[in-house]
Amino acid sequence: MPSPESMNDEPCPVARSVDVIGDRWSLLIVRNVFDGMRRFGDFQRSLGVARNILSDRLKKLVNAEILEMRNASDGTAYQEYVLTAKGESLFPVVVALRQWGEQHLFEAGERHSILIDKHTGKPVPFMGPISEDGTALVPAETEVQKVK
Amino acid sequence: MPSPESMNDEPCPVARSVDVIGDRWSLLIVRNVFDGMRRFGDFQRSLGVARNILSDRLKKLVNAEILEMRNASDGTAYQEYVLTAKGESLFPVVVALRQWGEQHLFEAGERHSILIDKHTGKPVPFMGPISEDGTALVPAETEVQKVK
DNA sequence: CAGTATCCCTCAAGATACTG
DNA sequence: CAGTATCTTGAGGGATACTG
Repeated sequence: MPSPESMNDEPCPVARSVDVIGDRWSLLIVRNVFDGMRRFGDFQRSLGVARNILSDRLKKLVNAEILEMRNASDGTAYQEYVLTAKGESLFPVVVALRQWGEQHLFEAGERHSILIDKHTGKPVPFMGPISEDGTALVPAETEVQKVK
Repeated sequence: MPSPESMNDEPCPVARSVDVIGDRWSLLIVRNVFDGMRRFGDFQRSLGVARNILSDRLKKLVNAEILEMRNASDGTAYQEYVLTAKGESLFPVVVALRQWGEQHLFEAGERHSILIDKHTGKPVPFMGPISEDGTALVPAETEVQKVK
């Protein structure tokens, strides 16, 4: 791209959105947060992304006010990432992409799951989606049915 | 990316979708086709993208069966690009991105339009969305209202 | 554990000239 | 007009070592 902020003056909403979340990793991080994932190491293992890239994307997502950091809910002194209201409103985007992919990018009967540990190759145990304020989110699968 | 096809074996539908249309230009091309744009030169002027990149993206979109080529509807001997059924089913994705962008990426009262000629800076005259089989598509703006 | 700091390399993207 | 061919650049991304 010519300049880092090149799309920010684009008059098209789609173009601006693509500029913010239209890279290889951002939306996948957001998707994982929707599925209850909150910590750096979990993102890293699940996505198989390099640590520096992950660090950079998380910063950009926080900067774009899609994610925000807060103290970990368990005892540890570490931080965790949660969706802001702006981030949660990306839900329809993720659902639309998921639906399109399911319908057009999979063979009949092919298995599709979401959270896989890139090292062990095993599914990551489901953590249960939790919203920023602690209330439960509707699981993605359920929402897919509803939208359809 | 490690290999060109790296995401094709991803078990997550969102990941595969992002791999197909998650670059800077593909979705913007598709958006323009939804708005009735069909020709190479129009894409080029509207998006300001380099010709070789545009050529490459159009090929990939045709290859992914999102667009297909057909003889131009006017007298000319040239081709034009139209959406396949698979391509048209990307509509919810484009709408979701547009809505999110409108709500979160624009100042109050800021003007947002879609088709701008990157050289003249003037809006491209609206061409009227036409589907693959010649029937009219619901304009994006209308759909936004309905979905909301 | 959650990052930061380096180094390196590939590829996406732009510019431009050329062709049918 | 609708591309193709060629060259160059810089950002995106990976690997790895290091730090609080």
